[in-house]
Amino acid sequence: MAKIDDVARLAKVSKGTVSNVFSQKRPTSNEVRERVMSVSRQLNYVPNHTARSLVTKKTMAIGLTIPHGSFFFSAFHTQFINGVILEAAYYGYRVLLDIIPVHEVKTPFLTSYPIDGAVVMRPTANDERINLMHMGQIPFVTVGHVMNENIEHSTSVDNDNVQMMSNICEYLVGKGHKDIMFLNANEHMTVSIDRKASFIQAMKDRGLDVEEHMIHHKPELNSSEYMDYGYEETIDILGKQKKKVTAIIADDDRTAFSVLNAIKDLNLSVPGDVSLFVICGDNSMMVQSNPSLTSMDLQPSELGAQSVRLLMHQLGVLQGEYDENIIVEGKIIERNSVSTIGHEEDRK
Amino acid sequence: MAKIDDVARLAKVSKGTVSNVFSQKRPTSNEVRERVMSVSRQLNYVPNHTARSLVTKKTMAIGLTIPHGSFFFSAFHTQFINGVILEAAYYGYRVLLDIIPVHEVKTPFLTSYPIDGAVVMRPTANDERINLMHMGQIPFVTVGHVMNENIEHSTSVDNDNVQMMSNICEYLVGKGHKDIMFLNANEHMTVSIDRKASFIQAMKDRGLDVEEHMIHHKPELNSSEYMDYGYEETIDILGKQKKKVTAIIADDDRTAFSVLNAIKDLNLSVPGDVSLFVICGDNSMMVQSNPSLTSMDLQPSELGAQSVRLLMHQLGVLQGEYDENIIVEGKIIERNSVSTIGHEEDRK
DNA sequence: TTGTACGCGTTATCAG
DNA sequence: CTGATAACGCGTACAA
Repeated sequence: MAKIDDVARLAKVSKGTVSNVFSQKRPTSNEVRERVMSVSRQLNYVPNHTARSLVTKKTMAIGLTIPHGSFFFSAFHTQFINGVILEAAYYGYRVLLDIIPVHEVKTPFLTSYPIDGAVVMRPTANDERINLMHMGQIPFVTVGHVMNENIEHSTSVDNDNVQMMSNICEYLVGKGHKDIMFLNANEHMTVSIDRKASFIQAMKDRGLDVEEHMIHHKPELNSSEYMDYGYEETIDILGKQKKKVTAIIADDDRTAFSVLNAIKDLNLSVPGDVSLFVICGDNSMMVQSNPSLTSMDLQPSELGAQSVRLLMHQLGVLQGEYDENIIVEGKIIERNSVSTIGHEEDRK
Repeated sequence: MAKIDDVARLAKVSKGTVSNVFSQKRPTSNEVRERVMSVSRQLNYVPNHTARSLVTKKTMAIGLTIPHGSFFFSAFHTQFINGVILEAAYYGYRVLLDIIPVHEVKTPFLTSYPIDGAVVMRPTANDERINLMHMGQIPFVTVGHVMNENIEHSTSVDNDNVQMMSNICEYLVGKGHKDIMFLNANEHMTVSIDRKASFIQAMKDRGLDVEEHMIHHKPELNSSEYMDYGYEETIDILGKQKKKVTAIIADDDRTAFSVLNAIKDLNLSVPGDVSLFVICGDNSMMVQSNPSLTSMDLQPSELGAQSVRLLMHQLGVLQGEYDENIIVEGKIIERNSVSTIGHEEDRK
């Protein structure tokens, strides 16, 4: 591999000049630049990223920390990642999939991270990864708020979980539903905690009580029930326990499909017997499902882009004032899986 | 940030010794190691990844090159990426999402890549990225074979596209289907080219001719028809042109769902009027679809893992002999979207 | 504008 | 098994 000295020698200029034409930090005469570029092409020279990083102390890469121990991507993750990649590329940053493997690696973290900052998806309460970033002094922004002791100040992007659950309940209750089962995300994630509380509160605000069996949480990835989450719960509560449930809120499209199947196996129908509402699924899946699924669009791609923008602010790449906590709006998209129920008298 | 010298000084050893206890490349006495580690913890010291890379010439990261200009992940991508990440982590490697953005960045490749090798997903014919890697001397393995001029020797993982299409045709024709429409992937990808040829050959082997209108290709991502690929084609061929089609092979689950919708809109049913066969969709989606979808499992996760293993061989991390081209088997998973048709006499 | 030391933090080499 | 020193390739003041 050609080095900067080789280019300098052949182009009859100094290292510094070559450096400048590549970094463009200082102006160089047209003539010189041409000559340098020509020689570089000829020698197949490109600046060494690592050496440059060593002195600039910038790696031009950000880490993307996928949910704890999770290696399954839902539509939310997929679109979020798209948003991150696109936005990062815009600022010249690359994205390093930054993972804490399930099976402990030999010597974890025996070296510093070659990243300038990180986006942490879906932190859990007292997330170990957050502590690590915090200690390692590396700038980060989370998707969903941080719930770690001794960390009170942190930047994040999120949907307004309170407003969101309130809107959903408003929508469902407005259509006559009082017995709503909530298939929440994994209980350790802070967004999940927020949503559970918000859900209960939203129902209470409408004079409705939420019983314990009406809220469930997605199992850990490694558990065998993970892929079927939604099926067993539906069969159990509606079928075996014969509890009254007129509407179900599912955490993602996969869960929704499981529910759909369970309901079919119970010889019930959507939305005839029970309504189904999805929080953030893949749009085309929702549309092409039968019936098409009414859902709340969390705008994951926008969340991804915003999280990068926030990080760029922290890194000083983006100048000016900025909000440390960005809220992205969730929008209800009506399709055909929720129906109005009850007679006038039922609704009081 | 503490540096190695600080640790050396406080632990009363030399830099070299500190280096050794961290890299474990040379044995160190227990006593010394303890002391060094203790001081390191105290100083919050971790070796600087960049400085280390500069001298070892290893970044301990591999690039994962997503399909050209594509920012949409199908089930195949998702699972493939999972396989890559997991396997890479096993060898202590990180994964850099290595993308050629759609909107050209200012000065692309003005610096060397901070990766030791790369996995290139779904190369196209004369893929520009492949040429880049080739010139840049960076080891890479592709998913799907390379079709670039002046590159004849390259390592790759793939399914056996010939065998695969043959098996699918065997399966479908065996059930009486003669008029099969193939909704292929994007025409530029080499796997797509392979499959088209294999499909035609497989049909010919069975005495069947494939007309032009029976093969379609997924539009580019940026085109507006991308998300609906499968719908228009089905409506057009079966509905408007009234061509006889008894079975459809769809490239992925999204396409399959679009087809399902089109068929419903045509007042036809699956598998009653037309059978549907999917190449590599998300299993839980396939199962939970109605009807559940018969598909060919390409084992994307396994492909991902194997591609990394191949790369590790090239990087010298893995020792010993190895095949330069690994074939992962595709398995047909029967569900309920393909039916047997025709009377005895029809089949001759 | 250009050339020249020097530093970035580590590992490799070679004595001891 | 440990210590001293020379690379590694580039950016950057500082001087010219």
